[in-house]
Amino acid sequence: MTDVARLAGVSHQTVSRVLNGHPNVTTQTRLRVHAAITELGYRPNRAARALATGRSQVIGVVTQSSTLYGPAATLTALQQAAVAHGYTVSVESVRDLDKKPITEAIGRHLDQRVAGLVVIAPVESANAALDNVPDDVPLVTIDGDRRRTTELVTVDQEAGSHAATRHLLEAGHRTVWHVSGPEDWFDSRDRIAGWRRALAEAGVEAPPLMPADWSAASGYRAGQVLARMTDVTAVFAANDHLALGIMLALHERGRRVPEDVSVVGFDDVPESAFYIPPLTTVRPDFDAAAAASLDLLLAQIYSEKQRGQRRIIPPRLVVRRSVGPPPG
Amino acid sequence: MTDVARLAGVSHQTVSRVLNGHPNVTTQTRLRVHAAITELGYRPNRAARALATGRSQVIGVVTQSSTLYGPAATLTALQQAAVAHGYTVSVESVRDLDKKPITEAIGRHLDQRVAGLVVIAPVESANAALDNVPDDVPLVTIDGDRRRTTELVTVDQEAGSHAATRHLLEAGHRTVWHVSGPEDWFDSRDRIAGWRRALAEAGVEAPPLMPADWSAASGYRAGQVLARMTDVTAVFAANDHLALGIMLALHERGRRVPEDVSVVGFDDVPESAFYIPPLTTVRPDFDAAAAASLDLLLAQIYSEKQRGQRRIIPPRLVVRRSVGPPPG
DNA sequence: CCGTCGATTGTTATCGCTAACATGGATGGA
DNA sequence: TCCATCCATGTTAGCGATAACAATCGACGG
Repeated sequence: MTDVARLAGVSHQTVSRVLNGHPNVTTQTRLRVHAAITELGYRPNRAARALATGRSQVIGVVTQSSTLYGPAATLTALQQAAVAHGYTVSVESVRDLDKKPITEAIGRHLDQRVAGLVVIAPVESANAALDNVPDDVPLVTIDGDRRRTTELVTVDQEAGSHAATRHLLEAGHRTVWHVSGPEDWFDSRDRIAGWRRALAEAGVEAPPLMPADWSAASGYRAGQVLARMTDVTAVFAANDHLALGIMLALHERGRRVPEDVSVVGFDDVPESAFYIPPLTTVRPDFDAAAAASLDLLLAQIYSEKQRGQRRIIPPRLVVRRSVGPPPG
Repeated sequence: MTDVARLAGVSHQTVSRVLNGHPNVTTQTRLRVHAAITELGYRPNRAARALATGRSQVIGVVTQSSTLYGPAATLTALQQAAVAHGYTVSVESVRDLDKKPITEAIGRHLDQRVAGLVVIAPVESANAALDNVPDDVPLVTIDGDRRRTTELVTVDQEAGSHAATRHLLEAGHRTVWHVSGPEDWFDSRDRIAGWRRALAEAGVEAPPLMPADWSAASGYRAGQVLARMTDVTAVFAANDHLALGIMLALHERGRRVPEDVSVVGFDDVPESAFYIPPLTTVRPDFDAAAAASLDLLLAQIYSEKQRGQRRIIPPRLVVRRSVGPPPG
């Protein structure tokens, strides 16, 4: 930086001003400084800036280290959005969504003086860790606890789930079974709620819930049970991978989809269009969620403080071939 | 830090020494400093440390922002491994693997004074960007160009592909068709090479190559062609998603898997065990690859300079139900 | 024609840490 | 007993940027 200043014939402070777009700099000097910068190939040292300002141009993200499609898709979308705003993303992924590891991950971010935090906190315990974040650190949670007052972004699980269930009912099915995600996930609860509401609106009683985790394996197990019950004609799975497992179990028992049983998923993973049969599902807009998160975060960073804002992203039903009228 | 020093009754430099595990500190003072640290809840400022040492405790990773399973799995594995060694991971993901965006991503990492770089560079153009990395920055590439002299980690694509093809031949098939990944990917080329070698060893001529990208959609298109040719009895797909698309196309044409056509994939994505039918595939060990990468990187960081090292991770064939004897 | 003000630029201190050198006391061999 | 040596610790000087304040200059109103 000193070199740049010397070459441009100004003080290092003026260089700093140019770099940060301060108003009171002559166009002429600005140009000279820029010329010097390109000539020397100068790049500012972010560590020094972070030290001087007490804040880096890094956004810290905490997420679960899994190959779950939702979090992974959100993460890459976030990264894209951040770069577009001149920020860099640092990721801390935790194996378990318990309070302790998340607190530690947040701590590591704080040590780096991140400009803001995005925490993907889809279960209660993850949210508990948020209490330790100092008030002056911008924070957005994705899929977090709606009862909290932190800025929150989430897909409208309830609406998506309602649409999926209604789609099955409208196809003529008397009722719809639901294979749900783990009960400590907010997503699961909301999807259950949407399913229940759709059934209630249609005046039918909800069949017993089939709890599972998000994996195809657990879907398969649930599917084995469902396949045995010949009065089951419609199943709404809490995500596409569950639906995949369910469809395999049904197939193995000789129950055809959609002729005998209709199935709907959630997430619209890219492969679901090529399942056998191609899966009707609900597509959350992860890009929109990421963009909204960054919006809320940047608003806080630039200190337009409005706490408790939330953005709910509406999902969309994608109709494919796994739904048909009930048999008979 | 000054506060800690005061409370412990020592100089700030001694605190620094304790923090960095320097040898010449009395156990007694060390304990007093640690006590002061816990009492004050002190956490060192990483930005300051990075400024003073010229190097941060951050490992920069460059990868493609996609939901491709391989890179995503590698990334989370890397993150885990890094944390275990006291490092943090900063991710720059690029939409395209062209030289320019990757160069920029590397530049952003360099601005942050990362301790080392891991670049997932599965195509030629990505490798070209590596020339701009200064010599004193530790660098490891994953799936990179084998002709380069940088430290390199990769899964043994060729061996995996050879095993897959051989598995099909041993089941009795006269020949094996291959639906490959994009031709500019090293992975694709190696997988093609392994397939060719297995066929050559069996003394059969290789059928024409069916090129595709990595998506299920392109697999489906290739599958539509294959399904039309009744003499095709065995297909090796360059990844599981391609295999999924192929199997859907075969199914739609009434060709059963594995009775009429046998199919093998590559990657062992978690869902492949629940495809219809469950897919025989090759499982690369992403955790091992990540661990190896970090090993090589840390070796460079601690300046045991050995350039040009490479680690080739052997994959494993996972046998499921998508392979059977040829019909008739 | 002078004082005041705003625009532009320079000077100095500081962020929190580590590196390099300085210091002072205990140790041990001659 | 004395001096060289080593160990434990303290002191000082940066790392490369920004912040706060100071200085210079021209313009403008009275």
